[in-house]
Amino acid sequence: MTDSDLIPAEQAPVSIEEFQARLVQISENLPKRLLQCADYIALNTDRIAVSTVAELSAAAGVQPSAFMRFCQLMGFSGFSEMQRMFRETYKHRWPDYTTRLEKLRAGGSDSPRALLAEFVEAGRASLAALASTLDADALDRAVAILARAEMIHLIGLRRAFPIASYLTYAFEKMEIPAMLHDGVGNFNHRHALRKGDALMAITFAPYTKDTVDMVRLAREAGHEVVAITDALNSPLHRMGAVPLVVSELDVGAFRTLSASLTLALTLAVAVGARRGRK
Amino acid sequence: MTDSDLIPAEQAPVSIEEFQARLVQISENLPKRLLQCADYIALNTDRIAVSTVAELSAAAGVQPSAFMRFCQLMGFSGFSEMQRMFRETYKHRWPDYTTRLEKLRAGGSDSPRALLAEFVEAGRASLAALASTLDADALDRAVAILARAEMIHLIGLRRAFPIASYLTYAFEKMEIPAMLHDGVGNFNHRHALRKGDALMAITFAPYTKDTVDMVRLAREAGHEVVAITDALNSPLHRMGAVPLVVSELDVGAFRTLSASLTLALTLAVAVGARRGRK
DNA sequence: CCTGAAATAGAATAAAAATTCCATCCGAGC
DNA sequence: GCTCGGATGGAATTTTTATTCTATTTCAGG
Repeated sequence: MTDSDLIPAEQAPVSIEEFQARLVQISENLPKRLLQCADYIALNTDRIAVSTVAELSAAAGVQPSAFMRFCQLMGFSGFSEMQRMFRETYKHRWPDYTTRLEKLRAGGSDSPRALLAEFVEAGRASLAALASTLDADALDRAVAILARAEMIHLIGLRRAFPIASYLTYAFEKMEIPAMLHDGVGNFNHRHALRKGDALMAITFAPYTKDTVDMVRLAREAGHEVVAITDALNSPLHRMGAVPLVVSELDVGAFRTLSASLTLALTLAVAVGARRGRK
Repeated sequence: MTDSDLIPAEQAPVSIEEFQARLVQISENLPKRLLQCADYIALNTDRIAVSTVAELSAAAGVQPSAFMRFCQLMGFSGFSEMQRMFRETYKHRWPDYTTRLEKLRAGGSDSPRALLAEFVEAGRASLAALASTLDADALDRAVAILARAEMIHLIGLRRAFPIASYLTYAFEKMEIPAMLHDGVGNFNHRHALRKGDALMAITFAPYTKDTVDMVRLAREAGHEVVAITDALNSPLHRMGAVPLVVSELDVGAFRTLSASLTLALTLAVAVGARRGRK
């Protein structure tokens, strides 16, 4: 016999799938305490990333040392190595944009095809994050505000302009009264806000001054404001706007706007549906 | 004076909502390094649960001690207490995103949340299709044309306008000469196309007449034209434009534009890279 | 009921992390 | 330009956590 059947010195799992396969494999023939570890982990895999050995072993009803032996049987050098795998997996769901940027620079990013792949991946990740993190309450409130507004005023400048203009298009198609404050001719239509009107503002860091000003004026005049923005501490929050936060991954200095645009369109269509139903 | 205005000794946030509120509140008046912490955390709240002080502070670009002071300003006794809050709430986020989407779809199809799930799914599918079906040759030719153009003229009306305007923004940021033909005032700038200029046109079915006309005129005058469009039989093909075909799934009467916008941005960045390298 | 091999508990130790402290820096107000 | 107070960086210290070691227990097979 070459290697032990029970404790093969293989390499550690590198993905959750491999981890689970290994767990099933070793569970077949395990002494009492180690089986307790395996059973607990099978049901609470998610706690690994955020717990200490002491916590997990106590929860599984074993001593820390037993838990360490379990980690080693799983193929890791110890608990820390096992935990690292889960923490890194967790990171992939909310990827760190600086890491990503470095990866882009390092990899052969100069072919347009590779660049496209990067942007597509960033867009897909952003969309996934949007679906799982958006505050449903805030979304409902935003829909309610815009659905009862006499007219919807829209502002979004520079990077946010495509979003504001697409919303304008969508509202027009649905025959909802809307007005885009696009700054053409540097006319300022702020006095166009009338009683019963609402403002929808879109702005990302660094927040464009004109947009922030417009929101302040609207709030001071007592109008309700819905904001699409990219961080919790954007200045619009302080002014009492209903905030819809969408964080978009960037690739290099640019963002695809996929998530922001999707959120905006959702809002528009939901508002259209709500108005139509009346 | 009773308490400092800046550092009120209140109690620590006990939920993510309170945490976010507190973050917004203290962000108003913060010295440089602490603001860096606040900004980083606002965009990366999720990493708190699985990172160490050293990791977070490095990512935020500050010293660990600065990060500690940030935690204390947030109302916690230190980082550990803050992290504990996130670790305890962590389990709610574990179900992965596909499961989550299915659940959302199941419950109430006309809630804004369900609508968002629909659009997100459509966007992700469109992006995947884009990455796998786009003609890499055509993309390369398009990049070459735009990279050698003296000036890039952009046209995209109605639904395509957000894309044209985002391209304009991107080119401006990269200091590439570009001109958006947006139809303001119904002026027609077709004579602005000069020798060595190229045209980038974006249009989807039903093809907007003004866009098609502009492409025809440009081709007749001998200019190279790149087109982003949605089908192989679009009128732009017959006129000898280099076609980039992107098909976007629609949800009801609307499309998210995620794929089109991603393609457009890829093109812009690739052109920027090509020009810079010269 | 011995015996020996495997398993285990708990204490001891090593490693890593959080937290504090203090010298230095910077910038507002004189 | 000077002074003062808050802000900062970095090292020192404390605390927590992971890991190892070893005496004791368990239990299968005789």
